[in-house]
Amino acid sequence: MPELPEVEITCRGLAPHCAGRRIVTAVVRNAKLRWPVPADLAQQVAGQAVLGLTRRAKYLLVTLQRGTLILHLGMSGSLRIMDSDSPAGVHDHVDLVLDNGTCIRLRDPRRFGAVLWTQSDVLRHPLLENLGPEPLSSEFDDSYLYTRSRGRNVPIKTFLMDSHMVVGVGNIYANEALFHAGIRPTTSAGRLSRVRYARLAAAIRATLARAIEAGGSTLRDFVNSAGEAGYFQQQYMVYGREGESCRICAGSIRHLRQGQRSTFYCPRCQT
DNA sequence: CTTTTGACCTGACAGC
DNA sequence: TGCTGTCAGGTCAAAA
Repeated sequence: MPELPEVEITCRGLAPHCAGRRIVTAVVRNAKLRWPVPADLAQQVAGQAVLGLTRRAKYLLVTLQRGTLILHLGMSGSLRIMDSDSPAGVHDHVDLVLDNGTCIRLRDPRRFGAVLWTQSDVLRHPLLENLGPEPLSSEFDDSYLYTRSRGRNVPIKTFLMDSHMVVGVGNIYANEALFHAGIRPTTSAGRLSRVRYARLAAAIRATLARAIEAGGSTLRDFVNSAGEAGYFQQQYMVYGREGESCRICAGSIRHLRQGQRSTFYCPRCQT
């Protein structure tokens, strides 16, 4: 489920449920996630007030009094507010139990997600310190992309999905943003002009912002509810539309594989 | 340094 | 029905 917009929506959805709360304990049913969940997680977090909930890239950061929880949803993770005594499903691996009888429950079938704990400056954590800028920040613009891409021969889509270049652009939004920018996903990143990067930066910002808005309206109860209904009903321009007709030129959408990820594009609109 | 490949996991689905 | 193969929203680590 999680590209940047969904992590952002999750963050916004959880925040009011955490505000002013204290963590009573942590329940770890399965510690085998992307990295092992710290064995002493419960002792580390017990009794601490939740001071804030923020997002950096696709990481959710739960600021406690004496450290920070780093949560990642991987490919299949979700976080929901539940009654702490409600029965856990097979893929409900971790609960952060709050002092009002609720918990934040991590469900993650594929277990590519993560729950980590640090007592140091979280932004200096090895997983976070070398990340690129947030795509919705002012730092992310044509000049940034143009400068960082010089000398790079990777396809622009691969370049965009590299979190050390810019965070939060997953496979769906890389495809969609390149369509909106009129750029062929296979183009070498180092050969794109500044003008084309200006169009691309704008397309990325607009695509992500629109998705967050859509998530905000269709997933308002995401954190509390049973599902993510509505999110996928949005109209993609290219993603998953192989062989269907382009919504702009009516040409046939093509599919190819870059790395091990699916790429979709319109050969007429994207040059 | 850059680029490519493999790895981690489960579930859904197509085709036989 | 049941098996096999493929694919899925991420991203690190190792190899080339």
